[in-house]
Amino acid sequence: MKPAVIVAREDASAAEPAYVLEDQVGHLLRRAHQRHAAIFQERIGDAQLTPLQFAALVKLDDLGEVSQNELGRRTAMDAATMQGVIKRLLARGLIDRKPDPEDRRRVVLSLTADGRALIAAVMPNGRAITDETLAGLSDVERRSFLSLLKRLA
Amino acid sequence: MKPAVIVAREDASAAEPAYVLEDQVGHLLRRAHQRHAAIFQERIGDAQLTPLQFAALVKLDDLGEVSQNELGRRTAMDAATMQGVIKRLLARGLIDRKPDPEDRRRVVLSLTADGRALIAAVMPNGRAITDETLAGLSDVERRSFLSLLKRLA
DNA sequence: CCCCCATTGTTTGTACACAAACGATTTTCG
DNA sequence: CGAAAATCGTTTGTGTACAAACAATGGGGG
Repeated sequence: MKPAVIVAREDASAAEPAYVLEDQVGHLLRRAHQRHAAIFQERIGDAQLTPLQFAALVKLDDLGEVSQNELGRRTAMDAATMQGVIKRLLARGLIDRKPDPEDRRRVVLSLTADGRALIAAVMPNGRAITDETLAGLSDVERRSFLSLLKRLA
Repeated sequence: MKPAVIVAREDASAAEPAYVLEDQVGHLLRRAHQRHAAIFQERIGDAQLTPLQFAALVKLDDLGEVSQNELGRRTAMDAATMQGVIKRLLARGLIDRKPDPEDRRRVVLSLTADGRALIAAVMPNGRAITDETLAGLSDVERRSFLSLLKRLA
């Protein structure tokens, strides 16, 4: 036992409590996100598909046709980040691109048949990933956590 | 009003509930992490200092001297990622590097005087960042959220 | 003692993530 | 109407993030 050391670490008389990296929201958010990304990669069932590409496909499936910037806003992606994501989805033939006749600045994106087939095939895996990420929490805890997390995001 | 559409979206008789991107843990974790990163950049008080660099300095301040891999484990950073972080901290003269005489594979890292001064100066900002990230949650909610988040990470 | 295996640090390649600056268009408002 | 402002998509540069392969060193078992 080392009471002196233990007391020193969180001394109630100290002006400020210790800054413990492991207790900071930012660090914990980063680690939780890392873990989720690892689970995603392992379980999504398509080695090339990343979380952002999956998110773009899901939203495109919801919305049908959207412009690139609009899709970026719906999936919380930067316009510059979107460039790379779109480029890779195009290269795999999962999405289509055509100019918007009504606004010549815009490009309209949509799923190809392959894109629709892929998203239908991996959607169940997406649910499983969410589930495994939350494994260790009870149903009540999950709801509580998600509700709080949503208020932070 | 479009009741048919609303019902279709979350039809109780459907085999599976809709996969709503905005409700998925992964997406929410990513967005919360993004928001935290933005707050960090705005408030840390040193335009060049990133969250990972800050974390490395904090841990180095805690531990005194550590090897590069060890520091990576303590801050949840990949060995390859560590390369870049260490390189930039060295370039700014915030840390020192020397070979470990007892194990010639290893490199021992430690803070320089500048590094110690910087970490002391920005530590209060680190606390403020944690606080602002959690703004919107009550004290009870914060404790609950952090405890659940820790179990996911 | 020596070979196998683990660990340490490095490099390369791919994929986010965002700031900043850009040209082309569209919208807004004076 | 016409100039200023906003939006759209793109490029460049910096910084995570990790897999995979690598050389060098260290440790342990046969």
